[in-house]
Amino acid sequence: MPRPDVSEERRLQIVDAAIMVFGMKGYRNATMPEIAHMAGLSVGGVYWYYKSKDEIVDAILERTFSQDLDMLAELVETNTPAIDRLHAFVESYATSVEQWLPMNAIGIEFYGEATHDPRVQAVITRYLARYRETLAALIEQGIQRGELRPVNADDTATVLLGLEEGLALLLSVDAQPARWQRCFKLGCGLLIDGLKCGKINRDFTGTASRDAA
Amino acid sequence: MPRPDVSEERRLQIVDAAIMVFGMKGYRNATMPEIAHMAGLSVGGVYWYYKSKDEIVDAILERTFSQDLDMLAELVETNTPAIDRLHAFVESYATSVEQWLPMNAIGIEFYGEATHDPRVQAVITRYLARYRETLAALIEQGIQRGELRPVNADDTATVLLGLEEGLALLLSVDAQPARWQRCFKLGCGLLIDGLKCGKINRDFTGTASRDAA
Amino acid sequence: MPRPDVSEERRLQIVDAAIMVFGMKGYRNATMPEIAHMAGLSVGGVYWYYKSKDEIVDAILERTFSQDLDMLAELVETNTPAIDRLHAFVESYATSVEQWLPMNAIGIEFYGEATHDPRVQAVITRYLARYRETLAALIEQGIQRGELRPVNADDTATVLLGLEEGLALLLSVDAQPARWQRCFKLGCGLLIDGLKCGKINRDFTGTASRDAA
Amino acid sequence: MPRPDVSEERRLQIVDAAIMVFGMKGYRNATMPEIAHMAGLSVGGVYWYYKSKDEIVDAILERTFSQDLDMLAELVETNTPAIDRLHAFVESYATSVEQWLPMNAIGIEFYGEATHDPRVQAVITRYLARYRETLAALIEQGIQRGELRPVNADDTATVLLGLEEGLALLLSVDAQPARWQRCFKLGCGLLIDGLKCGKINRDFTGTASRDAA
DNA sequence: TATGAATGAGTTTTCATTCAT
DNA sequence: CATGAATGAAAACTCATTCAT
Repeated sequence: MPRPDVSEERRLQIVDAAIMVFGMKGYRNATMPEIAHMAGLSVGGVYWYYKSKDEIVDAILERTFSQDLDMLAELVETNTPAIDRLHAFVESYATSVEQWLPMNAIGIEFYGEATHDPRVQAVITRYLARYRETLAALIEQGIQRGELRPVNADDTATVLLGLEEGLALLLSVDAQPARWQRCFKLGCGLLIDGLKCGKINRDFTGTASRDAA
Repeated sequence: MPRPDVSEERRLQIVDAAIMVFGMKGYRNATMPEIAHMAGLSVGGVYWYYKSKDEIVDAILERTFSQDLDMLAELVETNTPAIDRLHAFVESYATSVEQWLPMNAIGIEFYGEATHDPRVQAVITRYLARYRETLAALIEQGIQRGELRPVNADDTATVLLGLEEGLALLLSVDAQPARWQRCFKLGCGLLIDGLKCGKINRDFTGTASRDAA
Repeated sequence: MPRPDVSEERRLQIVDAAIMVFGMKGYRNATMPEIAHMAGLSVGGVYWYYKSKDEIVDAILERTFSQDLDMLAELVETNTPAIDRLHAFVESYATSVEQWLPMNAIGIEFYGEATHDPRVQAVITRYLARYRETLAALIEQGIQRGELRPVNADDTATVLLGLEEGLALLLSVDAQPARWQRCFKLGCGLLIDGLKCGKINRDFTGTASRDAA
Repeated sequence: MPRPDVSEERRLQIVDAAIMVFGMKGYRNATMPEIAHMAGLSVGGVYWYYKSKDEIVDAILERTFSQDLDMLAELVETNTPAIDRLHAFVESYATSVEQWLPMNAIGIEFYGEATHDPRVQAVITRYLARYRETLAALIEQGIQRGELRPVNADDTATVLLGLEEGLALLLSVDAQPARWQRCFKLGCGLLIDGLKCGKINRDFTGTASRDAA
C-alpha cells in the first residue's frame, strides 16, 4: 500500500525554510544545516529533494517570479482605458507590498548574484523581459487610443519597471512599507501625468528613438 | 633616512585592485590572495594597510559614494530656475554612466549585503539620506518658486532616487549603457513634466501627506 | 497461503547486480541505491537479504572463488601423466578467460581491499591456499612419477599461481583477452619446459629449500 | 631577505606521509586530516602544496614508478650475454623486495583504482609499457645472439612482467618477503631454462604468433 | 516481504587571517 | 614594510543504514 506522496509538501517546506533563512542571514551565509533544521529535516533529507543549494535557489527564483507574472497577464486583456488599467495596476501592486516584503531582500540579493552568475542572470532577465513586454503592450495601447503621448513604449515600460524595482531597492535598506507605497503611487502618478501632458519638452519624449529602438 | 610615505599610494592600489576583482568575481568570491595579486602585493602586504576584507569594503563604499555626493552639493547653491538645475543634473548624471559602470555591479552587491549586514546598511542609508535631502531641497526650491506643483518634496526626491537606482539595477543585469541613458532621461523628463502640470489627478500628488511625512 | 520462497532468487539478483555495478564503477563508488536499482529492488529490499554492503562483498567473493576451486578438484584425482594434466589445466583455464573477464576487475579491487581489510584478506588467502595446495599436489605427483625435476612443489605451485594472477592483473588495466590467453599459454609452456629440462642451472631449482619450506 | 625554499621538502613530507597513511588505511580510507597530521602540517598546509587528494596520488604514482624504471635502463645497454643480464636483473630485483615492500600494497590498490579511473590507468599502462619494452629488447638480444629460443619477445616479456607483478600481488595478501624472493627466483629460473631448452613442445613457443603480434 | 524517505556522521575543499622571518 | 607559508574553522555534499508503513 503506497503511502501518500509527500514530495510536494516537503519541497514547499524546504523552499519556505530557505526563504526564511535567506531572509535572515542572506543567501551566502545561509547554510544547508540551518535550512534543513528550519524545514524540520536533516541535511540528507533536504538533499533528497534538492540536489544542491543552487537547485533551492532556482526553486525560490521560480516561485517568486511566476507569482508576479501571473498578475500582469490580465492587464493587457481587457478593453478599458489604458490609463485606468495603469492606475489599477499601480494600486494593486502597491497594495501587495506588505505581502512580498519578506521576499524583497532575497530578490535584491539575487540581483547581486546575477552580476556574476549567468544562471541567475538568465532567470532574472527572462522575468524582466516578460514584465517589460506586458507593460509596453499596455502603454502602446494607450498611445493607439490617443490617451498617451507617442513615446517609445518599450523605454517607458523600462522606466516604470525601473521605478518599481528601484523603490524596492530603497525599501530593502530602509524597511518602511508605507513610505514605499506612498512613493510608488506618487512616482507612477507623476509619470502617468507626464505621459498625458500635451505640451512637453521635446528632449525627453523619447519619440526621436521610437523607430531606432 | 626616512623613506617617502607610500601608505596612501598602497591603499589606492589595494582599493583599485579590490574593485576590479569584486567586479569580476563578485564580492563573496573575491579572495584576498587574488586582490593582493591584482594589487601587486602579497597577502600580508594587503593586511598591513587594511585589517580585514571588511575594511576594504568600507573603503570602497566610502570612495564610491563620496564621489557622487560631491557632485550634488552645487545643485542647491545656485539661483537659476530649479527645473533647469534638475535637467542639468539629469544630463550630467546620464553622461557619467559609462564612467561608473564598473562600479555598478559592486554597488548592487552591496545593497544585497546591506540586507543582512547592518554596517553596510548604515553606510548606504547615510549616503541615500544625503542624496535625498539634496534632491528634496532642490524640489522644495522649485515649489517655492512656483515652478513645480506643491508635492511632498521628500517623497518626490525618493521617487527620483528610486528611478535612478532602479535603472542602475536593471543595467546591472543587462549591460546596455545607451538604453539606460535613454530611459533615465525619458523617465526624469516624464517626472519633471508631471511635476509641472497644472491640472493633475489629485490621488497622486502626494499633497495629502505633505505634513504627515 | 505460503508464497513460494524467493530468497535464493533475490540473493542471486542482488549479487548479479552488485557484480555489474562494481564492475562499472568500482567497489567504493558503487552505491547501495544503485545496486538496488540494478537488481530491480528498493534499498530496503536489498537490506532484507544482505545486512550490509560488506555481506554482498562476501557473497561475491564466495561465489567467484568456489567456481574456480571446483574446477581444480579433478586435477589431482585422475591417473594420467601429470604433465598432460598440467597442460589440460592451462588449456581449460585459458579458454575460460572471456567468461570471467567481467569479474577480473572486481577481483583486482578485492586484492586492494585485502591489503587493509583482514576479513577480505582471510577469504582471499584461504582461496589461494587451496589453489596452491592442489597445484602443488599435482606437481608433486609429476616429480614422483619422474616427469618433472625435483623442485619444491609448493613454491612451484606459487609460481604458477603468481603467473596466472599477475597476467590477470595486467589484463585488468589493458583489456586484451587474446593477448592474455597467448601469454598465459606461453608462460605456462615455458615453465613446464623448464620443469622438464634434465640439465638445469642449479641455482634456480629451488631444491635447496625443499625441506625448509 | 628570502627564506630558504621549503617547497620541495614539504612536498616530500606530504608524499611520505600519504604513502604511510595509504599503506595503513588504504587509499580510500586515508583522509586528508590524517595525511596532514602525519606530515606534521595542518589540512590547509597540505592544500598549499597539493591542490587535491588526486594530486597527491599522482605524485605517489610518479615517484613509485619512476624509481623502478631507472633501474631497467642499463639492462639493455651492456654487451654481456643476455641470459647473464636476465639473471642479474632477477637477482637485483629480488634483493630489493624488502625495500619496496611498504609501497607494494599501495601499488596493488592503484591497480584496483585503475580499473575504473582512466587517469590512474594511463599512468600504470605507460609504466608497464616501458617495462615490457625494456625486457622485450633484452630478450630479443638473447634471441639474436642465439642464447634463447626464437620466441615472441614481447609476449615473453609480458610473461616475466606478469610473474613479477603476480607474485607481488600474492605478497600483498601474505607478507612473506623471503618466500616471495624464493619463488621469484625459482619462477624466473624455470622460465629462463624454458627459454634455453632446444627441444620444446611446439604449442607453447609462441613462435607461431611472432609476426602476428 | 518490500518500500523509499529520512538520518547524520564523515569527507574534501576553501579562504580569511596570522606571524616568523 | 613586506612576504607567503601555515592555520583551522566552516561549508557543501555523500551514502550506508534504518524504520515506519
